[in-house]
Amino acid sequence: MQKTVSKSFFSRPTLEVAPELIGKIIEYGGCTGRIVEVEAYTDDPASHGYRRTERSAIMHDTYGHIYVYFIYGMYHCLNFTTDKDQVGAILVRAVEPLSGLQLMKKRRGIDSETKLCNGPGKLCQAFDININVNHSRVGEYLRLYHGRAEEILSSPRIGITKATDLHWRFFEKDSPFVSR
DNA sequence: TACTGGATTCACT
DNA sequence: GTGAATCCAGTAA
Repeated sequence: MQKTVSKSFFSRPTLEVAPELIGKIIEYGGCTGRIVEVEAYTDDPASHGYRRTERSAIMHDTYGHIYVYFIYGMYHCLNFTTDKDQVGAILVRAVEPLSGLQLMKKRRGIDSETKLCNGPGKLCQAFDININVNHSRVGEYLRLYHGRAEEILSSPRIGITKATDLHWRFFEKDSPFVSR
């Protein structure tokens, strides 16, 4: 595999880190996958970090850590905390499966490779990511590698859309593995 | 202590 | 396009 992503990678401003996460390789639960879509949350009303609570404190206090929360009574969402000076986190919205496909298919109960991880809840189900990894450091249980990020960044392959007034989605253009 | 609604997904129309 | 599934953090009282 490639070089491990260091903690200092996440120390920078959230909007700077987010597009660079595209192309990084996640390894967890016996599976690997390439990040193809993320959503950047900073100090805006749509973010958990807008108000400091027991749950969102990790967004204020850490960077390079994992923030997992449970939503709609059925799904988990995977975030990386960012920015040593500000509130911030980046939601991983979609991943391109690379290895452990059979395991993912079994966990998801489907056979389509493009639909395996094309949504925040779906990828957590495929990788078996749950509240147990919440608060752990990146690299502790869930590993992150640089993969081919540089090649992607140097090409016009990253799309940006405004999710709300104050946070953005970054995705790999033309990837069949992005959400929706 | 009780209530409300969500950074979602899927089946169904 | 609409609605159900299903839990718990956050908030109000």
